Amino acid sequence: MLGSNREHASDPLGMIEASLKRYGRDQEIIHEQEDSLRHWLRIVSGLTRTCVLRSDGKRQIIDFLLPGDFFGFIDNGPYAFTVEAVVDGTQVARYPRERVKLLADSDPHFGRWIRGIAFDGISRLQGRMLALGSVSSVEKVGAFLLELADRSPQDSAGAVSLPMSRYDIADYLGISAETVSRAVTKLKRQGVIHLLGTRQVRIVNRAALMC
Amino acid sequence: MLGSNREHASDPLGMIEASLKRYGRDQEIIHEQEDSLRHWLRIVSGLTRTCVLRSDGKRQIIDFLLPGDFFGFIDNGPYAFTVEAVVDGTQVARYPRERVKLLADSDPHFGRWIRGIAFDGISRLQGRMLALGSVSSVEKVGAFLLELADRSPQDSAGAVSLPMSRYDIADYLGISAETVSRAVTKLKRQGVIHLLGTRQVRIVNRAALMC
DNA sequence: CGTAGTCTTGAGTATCCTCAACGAGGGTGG
DNA sequence: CCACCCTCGTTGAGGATACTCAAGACTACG
Repeated sequence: MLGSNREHASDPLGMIEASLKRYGRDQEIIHEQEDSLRHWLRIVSGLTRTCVLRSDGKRQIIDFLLPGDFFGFIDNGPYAFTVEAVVDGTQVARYPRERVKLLADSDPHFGRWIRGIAFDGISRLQGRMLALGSVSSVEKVGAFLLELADRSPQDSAGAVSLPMSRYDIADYLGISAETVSRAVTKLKRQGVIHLLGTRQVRIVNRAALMC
Repeated sequence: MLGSNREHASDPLGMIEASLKRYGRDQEIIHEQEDSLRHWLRIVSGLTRTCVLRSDGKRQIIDFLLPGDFFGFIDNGPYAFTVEAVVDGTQVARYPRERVKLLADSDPHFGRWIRGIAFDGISRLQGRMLALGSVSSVEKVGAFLLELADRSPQDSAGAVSLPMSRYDIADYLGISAETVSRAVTKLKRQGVIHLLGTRQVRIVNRAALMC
């Protein structure tokens, strides 16, 4: 359902015919299971979020997918989810699921590549587990900023962009949007981070976020 | 780092020579990275917990491993962890990591089996993500009981055993042990669960826990 | 320039954590 | 065999943290 290929220089998926599609802000890429069974997804540009709607009406964001990340490992989870574009012009490549599966089974090199992606995904999920296990909301927001910084390309000034809203971050961390805002303000006042705008942040004291 | 093989009837690992070892309660099976790099682990009987010690001294339990579960996918995470036996007489099989890797690369059938385990692990981690994303502590404890019930063998009376202490559950869910206790009491009073003892629970109203 | 969405901040309330006490087993040693 | 101790589980009281509701500030965009 997730993973990164940034460490894997070559692109074995080039052997499989893909369709590239462009999505607008908040547009649904996958709804329920109707599509997930038929395709693997790879984010080409932009940002997507994977959401689950709880029975109490609250939205939970399972994951953000950055360029290079994959979606579609899982055959069929017990929960109904959607994948949506967060920013305008998000581009997604779709690979026929059956072709991926067949190639993984027949080509050892490709199979190993898939395993690498799956292991990366597990590693990243466990990192998130630690972030969510933090008690304080400031720690959660700090861990989120660190994770995003490590996954995003930094610009020359060392700034990281936050393409998602405070509400998205809140649903990702399981806290309220107001608490996210207060945590960011607190980190700024402590000098741990520096805000270049509401959606642009520079991490000043990395060690302070590593708690 | 985790996964289940209950859906995979055959045992491809039988092709690899393993060493079986027995551990006492709270005994360390893996400490830091000194051992994790050299072996894959498979829980044969009993229960283990995977812990991370935070810099603030708090212990975070990343995962509980039940019989049939695996450990050792990840080459080297950024965090120092330990794997410990939760109950006396926990049995663990150790497989040389290099042998597993070589067999996965050379044997397509075995490689596919490994992928299945990894995908199962991702699926389970995402389920936990939802549980941890719950706002209320009662929901978290309820989700934990459901997860445990689905992973554990039930006895004839439909009861599930809780081999771990309230403190373990607390560190797993990121809440305090007292809050775990209060949540269990509340669920009991609401008639959602039935306690046959402090370490034995029967789920009466499954739907009520599915929130 | 107005409007809608986003972000921040404030006030009051609910939830959870911390500290503490107490009871129930289980094991050990006298 | 029993007193003792130790851990675990539960419950209570007070304080800290986060949520909810609300209002105001900022931004993007038509």
